[in-house]
Parts: sequence; C-alpha cells; structure tokens
Amino acid sequence: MKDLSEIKQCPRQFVLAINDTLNVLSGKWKLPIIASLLYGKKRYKEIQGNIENITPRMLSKELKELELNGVVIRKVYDTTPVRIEYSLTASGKDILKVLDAMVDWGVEHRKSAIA
Amino acid sequence: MKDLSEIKQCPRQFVLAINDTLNVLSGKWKLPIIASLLYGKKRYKEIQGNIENITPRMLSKELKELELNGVVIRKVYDTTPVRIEYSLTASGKDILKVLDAMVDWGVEHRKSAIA
DNA sequence: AAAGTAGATATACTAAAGTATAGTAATATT
DNA sequence: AATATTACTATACTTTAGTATATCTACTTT
Repeated sequence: MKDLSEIKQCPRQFVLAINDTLNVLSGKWKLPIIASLLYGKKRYKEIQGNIENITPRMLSKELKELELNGVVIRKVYDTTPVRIEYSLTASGKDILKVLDAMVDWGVEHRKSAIA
Repeated sequence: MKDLSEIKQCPRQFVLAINDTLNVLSGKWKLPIIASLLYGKKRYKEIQGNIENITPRMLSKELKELELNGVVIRKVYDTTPVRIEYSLTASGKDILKVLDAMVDWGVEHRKSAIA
C-alpha cells in the first residue's frame, strides 16, 4: 500500500501515521519477520529457518525495506567470515502494541461474527 | 494478504486474529471506506464522492468484502427508487481502537525516525 | 581439491490487486 | 421523448507482489 491520502476529515498527520504503520505490517512476510525478531536478534539463516517457504529474495527484500523504515537494524560483525545480525529497533519492538490491539479486535470480532 | 500461518511460537488464535484484522485493513481502499462510514451511514454515491479516484468497481468490490467480513451493513430500503445505505457494524466501529494504536505507533515512530 | 555454509543477487515468471472504460436497469426530471 | 441519477456489473488491461530457480562471493570443513 502506498497512499491513504484519500481519507478526508481526519488530521493529515494521523493519516500519515496510519499509512506508515500499515506499510510496515502489510504484505505476506513483514509480520512473520518481525515476529521472528521479537524473540531476539537473529541471523539471516535463522530467520529463514524460522519462516516456512520464504525465498531468499523475499527475505532480503523485506529486511532491506524494514531496515529502511527504521524497524530493523542490520549489524555487520567484522569477523571472518562476516556475521550479520538482524534485530528490531525500539520502534520495531513497539509494534507489539499495535499487534495487541489487532489481536483484541480480531478475537472480539470473531466472537460477534459467531453470534 | 491471505495467510500468516508462517508465524510460529505464538498461539494460533492470535495469529488468526491478527490475520483477520489485517485483512480488514489492508488494500488501498478499505480504510478510506471505513473512515468514510465512521462519520455515519452513507449511500453509495456519497461514499464515492467522499473518496477521490475510487472506481465504482473497486467501491462495490470492497463494500461486498467488508459486508462479508461483518464490518459493514448494507441496508436496502424498499422505496421507489431503492435507496441503499451502508453503515458500520459494532465491530466495524471498534476498528477505531486499532486505528488509534496505529496512529500512536506511527506518530512515535516518526519522532524516533527524525532523531 | 571438492563440497558445504552464510548471506545474499539476478532473471524470469505467475498471481493478485488495482485501473480504465463502457454499459446496464430502474426510475426521476425537464 | 430525451436526459440524468442511483447503484451497480462486465471486460480488458496494467501494475505490484510474490514465486521459482539459478547463480555469486567469501570463507570453512573434510
């Protein structure tokens, strides 16, 4: 998703904020990657092993994007061979709050859908 | 997005709940539509007038999906000519809580991105 | 020296999401 | 009678997201 500017009657900064959040969460792989890193820093192959069926192309593409968006940190250790560790930024960890709100809504919504 | 089942180490029902929420929010038009209905029930043409550049195809497709997902109610008035009103279900209105969490995260994230 | 691992990139492709444009049925307005 | 409005649907197309498969460099292990 790129643009939510179609929403009117709502402060622009709020629209931008929601937009940012949705950009960080949407797509097939960003959330699994964030989830994997919520349990601590990981190396490329560890994340890959954690997430079933993700291709290396998708994993590096998404990690790059998450890094660019200030959600993930890529740390290169100057050893031989190089060791690369991915972790969440403070913001990245804070997404848990959003996920909590989403869990709450989703659970309640399922209840009311049955009723 | 269809499937987030790649996330491990997290209760399945939570994954499903997040999945549901993301399905209701992601895509280019669902949020603008929900936002438009947060200000009260509206007719098709009103929503269309509210949201710049949405095509009738997208609007009816998305409304149908939101209705199917228990977020929107479509009420047909038996007048001549028929009058159709769209509104949010209780669940639909509750999405505001998720949006609030998203606004909070987005705003904080922008702050820390600047710093 | 050959095979394997870490951390990717390149190229080509398919599938899903979204756009453009036209058209429909039923009624209302002039 | 002609035009406009509401609430859409149909068809074709483009764009974006995701998949499949092969390859690369630098190093380690056997």
